Amino acid sequence: MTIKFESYLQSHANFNESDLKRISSLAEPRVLHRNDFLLMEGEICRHKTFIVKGMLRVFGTRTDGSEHILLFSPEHTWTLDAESYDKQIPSRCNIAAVEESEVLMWTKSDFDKLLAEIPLLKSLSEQLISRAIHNSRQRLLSALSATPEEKYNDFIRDSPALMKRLPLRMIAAYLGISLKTLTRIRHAQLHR
Amino acid sequence: MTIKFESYLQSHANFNESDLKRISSLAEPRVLHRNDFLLMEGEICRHKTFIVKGMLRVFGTRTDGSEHILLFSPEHTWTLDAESYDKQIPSRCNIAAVEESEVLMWTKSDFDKLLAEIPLLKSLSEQLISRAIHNSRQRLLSALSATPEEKYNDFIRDSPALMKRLPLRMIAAYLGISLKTLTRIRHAQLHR
DNA sequence: GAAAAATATGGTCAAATGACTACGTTTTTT
DNA sequence: AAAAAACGTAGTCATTTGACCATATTTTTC
Repeated sequence: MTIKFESYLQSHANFNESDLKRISSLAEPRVLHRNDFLLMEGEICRHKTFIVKGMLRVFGTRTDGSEHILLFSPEHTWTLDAESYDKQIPSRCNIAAVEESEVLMWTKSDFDKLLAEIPLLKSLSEQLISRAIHNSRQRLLSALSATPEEKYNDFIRDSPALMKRLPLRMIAAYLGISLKTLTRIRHAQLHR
Repeated sequence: MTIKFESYLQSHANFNESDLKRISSLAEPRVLHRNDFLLMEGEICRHKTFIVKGMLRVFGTRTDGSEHILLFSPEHTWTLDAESYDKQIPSRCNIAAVEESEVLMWTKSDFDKLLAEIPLLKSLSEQLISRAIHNSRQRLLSALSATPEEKYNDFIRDSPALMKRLPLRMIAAYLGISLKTLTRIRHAQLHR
C-alpha cells in the first residue's frame, strides 16, 4: 500500500529514497469499509491520515441526528480534525468512509518527528495547510452567499468526479441544503 | 503605535527586546477611517496586517452588490487574504475598516525574513494559522447546519463585545441571513 | 439469489425567508 | 448646528424551503 503513497510524495517534491522509506516505515495501514469510522465525535484525533484509495467524509452531527459534511477526502488527500489533533483534545466532528478505503496513519508524535527530520515534508505540510485554509474559506463564502442552485452548479463544476461517486443525500449534506431542494433543482435543470 | 503591538507580542511568547525592536522596525503604521479599504477584490494582498486599534472586516461581494462577511478582525488580531498573500495573486475578497482603526503592516518579503530569523515568531505564526483553520471550520459547520436563530445566539454568546460595536446589517451579512430575518428574531426574543 | 437496506423522486402543505417599501431615530459629516 | 447618511424596525406579499410521506428502483448484504 505504501508504494502508491511514495509515488504521491515523489510527485509533490523531490524526496530521496531514504526519506521515503523513513516516512513509510512509521505508517500504519488500515482498511475501512463503507461507513466505518476513523474518528468519532468525542474521541481524540490521534493520527494524521493519508487516503490511498477510496474516500472519507468529515462531518458534524446535530442533536436530531442530521449530518453536515465539512469536506470529502478522496484518494491522495490527507485528513484529520486539526483542532483535536493539534491540541489532543476531544473532537467535535466525525470522519468515516464513504466507500471501501485504504489509508495510512501516523501518530502525532511520529509525524512530528518526521516533520523535524525532513524539511521537505515540513514544507509540503505547510502547503497543504495553506490549501486547506483557502478551501474552507471558499466554502464558507459559498455557504454564506450562494443560492442552492449555485452551490450545486459549483460543486458539479469543481468536483465532477466526486459527483459520480457520491449519493445525492451526501451532496445535499455537503451543500447545506435538503435532499428535497436538491432533487427539485435537478428536476428543473432537466426541463431546461 | 508599536508599543501596544510589542506588549501584545510579549503576552504571547517570551520575545527578547532586540527581537521586538527588529519586528517593529519593519512595520509600516497606517490609520484607516470607517469604510477605508485595506484590500480590494482583484488587488494582490501584499501585507500581513496587525490591528492595533479598531476593527476590520473581511468580506466578499456578489454581482448584485451584496456583502458577505467572512470574519471580523478586531484589535489584537491579524488579517490578510491568505491565498492572495501566499501566492501573490489577485484577491477574491475585500478588507475594510468597520470603525476608525490603526494598523501595522509588513510586506511579505519582510515578514518572511522575520519568520526565518526569529523562531519564536514562526511558532506564534503557526499557532495563529491553526486557530484560523479551526475558526473557519466551526463557522462553516454553523453556516451549514444552524438555524438563523441559533447562529444569532451563538454569535451573541461568543462575541458579546463585537455585538455592541457592529451594526445589525453587518451581523446579518456575517451570519448569512437577511436583515429582515435578524430583526424578526430580535423581535421574537423580546416578547419571550 | 433472495431479503434488506439505501437511494432518488415527487406530492402536499405549512413555515421560514427575502425583496420591497416606508418611517422615525440615531449617528456622522461638514 | 444643520444637513445628510446610516440605522433599526416593521408591514406586506410572493417565493423558497423543509418536513412528512409514499413509492419505485437500485445497491448491498448475507
